[in-house]
This record gives sequence, C-alpha cells and structure tokens, in this order.
Amino acid sequence: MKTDIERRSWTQNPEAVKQDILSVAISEFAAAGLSGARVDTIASRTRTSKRMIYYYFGDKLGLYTRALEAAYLKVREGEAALNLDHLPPREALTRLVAFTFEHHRQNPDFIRMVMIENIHNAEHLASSQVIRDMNIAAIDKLAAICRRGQEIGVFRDGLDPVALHWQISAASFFNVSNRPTFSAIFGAELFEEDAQERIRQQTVDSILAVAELRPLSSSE
Amino acid sequence: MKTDIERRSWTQNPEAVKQDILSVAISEFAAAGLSGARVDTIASRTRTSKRMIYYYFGDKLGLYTRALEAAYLKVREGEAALNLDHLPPREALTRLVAFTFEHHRQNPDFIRMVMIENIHNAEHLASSQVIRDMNIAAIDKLAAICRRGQEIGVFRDGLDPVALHWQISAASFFNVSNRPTFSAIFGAELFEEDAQERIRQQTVDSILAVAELRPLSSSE
DNA sequence: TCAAAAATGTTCTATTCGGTACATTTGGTC
DNA sequence: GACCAAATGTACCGAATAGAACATTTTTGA
Repeated sequence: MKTDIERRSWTQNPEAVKQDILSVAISEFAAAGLSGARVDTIASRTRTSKRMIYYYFGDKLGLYTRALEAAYLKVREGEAALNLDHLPPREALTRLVAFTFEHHRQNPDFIRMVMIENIHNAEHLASSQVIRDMNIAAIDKLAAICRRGQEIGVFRDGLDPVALHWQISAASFFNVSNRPTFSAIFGAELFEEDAQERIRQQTVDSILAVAELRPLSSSE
Repeated sequence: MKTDIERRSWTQNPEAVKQDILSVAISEFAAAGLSGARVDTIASRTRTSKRMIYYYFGDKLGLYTRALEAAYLKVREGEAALNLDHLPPREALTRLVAFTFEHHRQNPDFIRMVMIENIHNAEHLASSQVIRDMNIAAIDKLAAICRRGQEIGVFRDGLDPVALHWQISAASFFNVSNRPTFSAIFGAELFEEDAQERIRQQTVDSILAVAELRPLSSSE
C-alpha cells in the first residue's frame, strides 16, 4: 500500500526526456515499422509518459521523422571518423568499402529505419535537408578518392562516384537488410563470421575491379 | 429507388474469388506493409466482400502468408523461362545477371513483399517449403554455370554459387528496394533508363570479375 | 427432388490505438 | 516570494479495424 499522500515530484530535464524518447522510438520503429510501432509501447519503454511524446513531437509521424533523422545522424557520425586522405587511392577505396560493409553490419537499426522509409517511398526523408547534406558529404569523400586515383593513373576515367557509392551501398545494405529471408532460404552459414569476411572481400574485389584501370572481359 | 425485392444472386466461383483476393492483397501489402494494410481496403478493391477473405484465408496473417507465397511463385515462374544451358559459361553468367537485374526492376511488388518480410524477420517465409524449393532451384541453375566455367578453365576454383547469388541479388534488389531513399538523397538521374543500363553493365562487370580466372589486385 | 454442404452477402462488435482534456509541479525572473 | 511559462503526470475518448454473427443463395449428390 502506498501512503495517502502521493509523491508526484520530478526534476525537469527536457533534453534528456527528448533523447530518451528518440532512442526508444528508433528501436521501436526499426523493429515494427511505422504503422506497426505503437505509441503506447514506445511510451511504456520510456522513463516518461505518452504525454511527453505528443508534447515534444506533435504526433506519431513527427516522432517517426525525428527518429529517422536521429538514426542518420548517429550513423554518419561514425563514418565521419574515417580519414583516408593519407592513403594511396587503391588502399583508400579498399578501406572505405570494408569499413562501410562492417559499419552497416553494426547498425542494423539504422538499416531497418531506411528499409521502412523506402517502404514509404521516402516521403519523410524528402523533407529533411539535414539528411541530404550528410550524404552529399559522404559522396564528396568518395569523389576525392576517385579523383586522386585518376590523377596517378590507377583508376579509369569516367568513374561515377555516385554509381560507385550505389554499388558499395548495395552490397553493404543488402547484407543486413535481407539477411532474414536469405537465411531462411539458403541457410545462415553465409552470415557466420568467417563467411562474412569472405563476402566482404568479394565485395571489395568486385568494386576495385570496376574502379581500376584494367581490362574487363565484357569490354572486349 | 430500388425495387422492394432485392436481387442478391450470384454464381459461385471459388478459384476466381481466391485469385482476385490474392492479387489485390499482394498490391495492398506491397504498398502498405503487413500492419499498414487494411483488410477493409483489400476487401473493397475486390469483386467480393470481406467475408470471403476470412472464409478462405482465416485471418489477416493467413492472407499475408498466402500473398507472399503467390508473389514468389509469380516471379520465379518468370525466371524459369530463362534457359542458358546452350551458352558458354561466361556468356551465360552475363545473361543471368542482366536478366535478374531487369526482372527485379519489372517486379517491384515482389521486391516490396520481400522487404516487408525482412522487416518481420522472415517469420512467415520460414514455414513455406514451397518458397525454399523455388530458390534452391535458382541456385542450382547458377551452380551449373559455375561448374561448366570451371571445367573449361574460365572461372576460378572455389567459387561459391550461393555467394555469387548473394552478390547478384544484392545489386538487383537494392536497385529497386532503395530507389526512393537513394533518389531523395542523390537525385533520380541514376534511375533513368540510360543510367540504369550503365549500372547494369557495372553490375555484370563486377560479378564477372570475381568469377573469372584473372588476377584481382587485392590478391597480390 | 430434396437435403446437405459450400459459397456468398450483410450487419454488428470488441478492442486497440492515436490523440486530447484536465490537473499538477518545477523553475526562472522581476 | 509571487507570478508565469515550461514541463510533466493522469485519465479519458472517439475513430478505426480485425474479426464474428447471422442470413441467404447456389451447387451437389443420393
């Protein structure tokens, strides 16, 4: 039994409350999707109440949009730490691909948020200038590597950094996004540690192959 | 005004009704996801009523599972039409990759069903032996090409057909699944027809590069 | 020909869920 | 130290939604 006099006291902490909500929201939306996620569930896993979700984020969609942005922010921060300027171009590209591959593996919630956003035709991402800027920065980094490689004659001319980024993303993203169906159909072996190293190497190889100044059989 | 005596007459057609429901269900689930799709919406786009959905499929999950299966069936049928046995291995692999790339582009609903199933950790796919069998067949086809290529010495030893299939799928799948976010961030140019041809060629090149018996720079 | 089974239509309901109304506390500021 | 805005808590509501109940028609087969 509680005492008659209820203690409803707290200390105000807007930033902490917002962050708490956002981090719970990311994991909930990532787990269940936009329509699958329940505001009540998110609220219950928070240190605060549903009231505050609506207070700070307006409605479910507002929360989702901010969670998506937060997920991008967190993951791009990790990428920004990578500095490849001092490496020769081929080595830099190798490192970039391997890093991206691993980084995606380590951020499944981010991958799932992007999957969900794609299901919704990127309607909520479209309005976020923040996200666009972050990604343009990622391309700039890759473009610099390409240019250096072309200057010293190890990369072919006419390389398209965006197309290269597409390919790096495709492998790294698919490896996480489609793991459930792929395992269900072909078994989980490909996702064990040693097999993942092979796959990662295969990815690096295939991307270097299109970047490097060497004959490709299909161009014959 | 209607007459007092309502005419509620119909002709029975179970198969047509089931098919009608399934095809509507595929497009609805593909568009809105498992929890986002509304049974009432599906029903309203059908020539029949909600009653029949529950009559034939039990509940929403039952409908979803059958729709997923139907989506796989349809797409794998398209693939089965492709016969590459008469082609030399390198040519066969080239055709297989290019075909897969285009086939995925032309079946966005299937891609979206698989995306959604991945969001749900492939829980519903896991129980379907049908789907597993279809996909194993797809691998067998690829494995045959690999073997022939190794026999005549144009493909490297130790090729893993599943790993190769992983790579082909990654590019072809990502190209459709992540088009919304990718376009939102980097612009839609990459998805215009001529750019898609370049991307497809790049995909073919990169896969041939890992399959062929040639030195890869990273192995030096 | 008629009874039983299969197929279909119509209407209603329990519940879940996003969102709101109302009440209270905290903290800054003059 | 009193007032006010910001921050938080509690209890509630209306709409949407999956599914069930009830009713009718069609088909089959003995």
